[in-house]
Amino acid sequence: MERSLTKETPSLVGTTVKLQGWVENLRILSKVSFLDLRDRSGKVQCIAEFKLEDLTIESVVEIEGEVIKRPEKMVKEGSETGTVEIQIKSYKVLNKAAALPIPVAGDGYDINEESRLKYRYLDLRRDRLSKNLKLRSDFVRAVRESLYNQGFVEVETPMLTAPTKEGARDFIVPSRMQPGKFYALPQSPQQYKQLLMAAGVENYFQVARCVRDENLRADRGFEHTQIDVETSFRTQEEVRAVMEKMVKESIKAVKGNIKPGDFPVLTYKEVIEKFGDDKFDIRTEEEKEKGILAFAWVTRYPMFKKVDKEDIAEVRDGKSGWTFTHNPFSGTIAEHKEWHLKGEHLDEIEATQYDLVCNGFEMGSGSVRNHDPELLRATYKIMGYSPEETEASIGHMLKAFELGTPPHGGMALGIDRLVMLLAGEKSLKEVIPFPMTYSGNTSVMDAPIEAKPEQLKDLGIKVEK
RNA sequence: GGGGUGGUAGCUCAACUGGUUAGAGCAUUCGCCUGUCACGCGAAAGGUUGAGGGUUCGAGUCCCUUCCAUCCCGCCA
Repeated sequence: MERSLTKETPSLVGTTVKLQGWVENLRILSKVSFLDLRDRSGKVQCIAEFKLEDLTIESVVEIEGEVIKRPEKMVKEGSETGTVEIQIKSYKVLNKAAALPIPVAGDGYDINEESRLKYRYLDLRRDRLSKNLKLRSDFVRAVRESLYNQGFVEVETPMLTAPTKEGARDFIVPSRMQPGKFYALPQSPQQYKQLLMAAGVENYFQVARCVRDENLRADRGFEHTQIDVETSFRTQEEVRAVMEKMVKESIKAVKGNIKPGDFPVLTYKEVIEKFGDDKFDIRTEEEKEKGILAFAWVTRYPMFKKVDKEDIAEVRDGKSGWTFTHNPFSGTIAEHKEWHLKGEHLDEIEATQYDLVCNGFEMGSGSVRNHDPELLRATYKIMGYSPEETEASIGHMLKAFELGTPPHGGMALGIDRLVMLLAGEKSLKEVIPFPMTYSGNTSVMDAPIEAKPEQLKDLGIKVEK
């Protein structure tokens, strides 16, 4: 007898099947018992003309029985397997479940998150979350297929890398072999992917995990996953076309509801005038109700901005009083390269930068990069870096750009947020298998924890509290 | 770093203005019940009211401290 899946049972009437799964619910009457069995494919009702014993909800069982058609009156409407049931001949309890700390039935929204995360493996059994996990998998698969079809190569970049001098706070990792020195976890593969362009990869992508030690929000965690793309010899319009094709194809593959037509392209100036914010929503009220995803491109961002004196990070980067708006590696539009080189009209210089926005969320941003070493030096000079400081910060990039690096550009697209919108969820945690709490505590296992004294000694670290 | 909301049984909640032994539904255990599908009926068990301190004859309730969760602002190239 072959092992079967519950969703196949309507086509197996009259045969004997072996099913394995979880007890979703039990209804035990005196001389007949019902058991709703769930496996990864779905659910089916099993009936025993004897009393089922030693079973609890969410126990794991193996059932052998005949698939029979339900009497007409007993057909369950709205269920995929509602026309059949399994006449249990024998069953085995593979793992008996104790009383559950959280219910698995229902959508789980009203259960406190602390319990949901502590028992995340139970939480993930509920229909809503198991569907979200599957949706995410299907989506990423479609993204990969689209990019492979467009000639891209998936390349992995290091998790232990050099700290970023600009930008968000790094997560740092102590080096045992070189006490007192540290690695950083990547905030993004930005520099590596540009170096891959120098390496002649031409079309790179990665499903990349990125880590930033900044405070959390419903739409932002320490870790996030991005579709990271970089490509050589393409114009800004061509890079955007690659990404737009990928987004459309992968959303279609998961039957997502996307607004038809090309993504509108707006300039930063237009967006600010019209919406007052570059995270805007172009949907009509009707489209909002239908859960439609409406994307838009934003282009022609300013390259530089005056440093906000309240902002410590900006003051640190922009010693001159000016800093970059998005990314120091962004290029400038052809008409403004002269200004950029000379450091003139700083507030007017436009970057070859673009953002992708969807339903009021920033989904990703990218640019055609600055692969001209003189222009990149100019960027750092404008921010107030001395030649020596520039060399120390990005000397390796400048060197690569002097050794035959093609013009290139790319983009990073946040998967968590996009899958969140596709799933109709309001929090990233609903589409991340093991998310953290707001104060950075992990699910199921306890982290962060204090390191053992011998570990610290090994690393040459003294802890002060 | 700042602000809002919350924490009572395993889960979801109730408990008036500070007042008897802190209640209910679900889950668990036991009993009854041939067709249930949120099965039904009956019973049992289940509590340091997040923690610590204070006020009071008396605190789940009021005050202070602290922890945790959640949401927002700062922050997130």
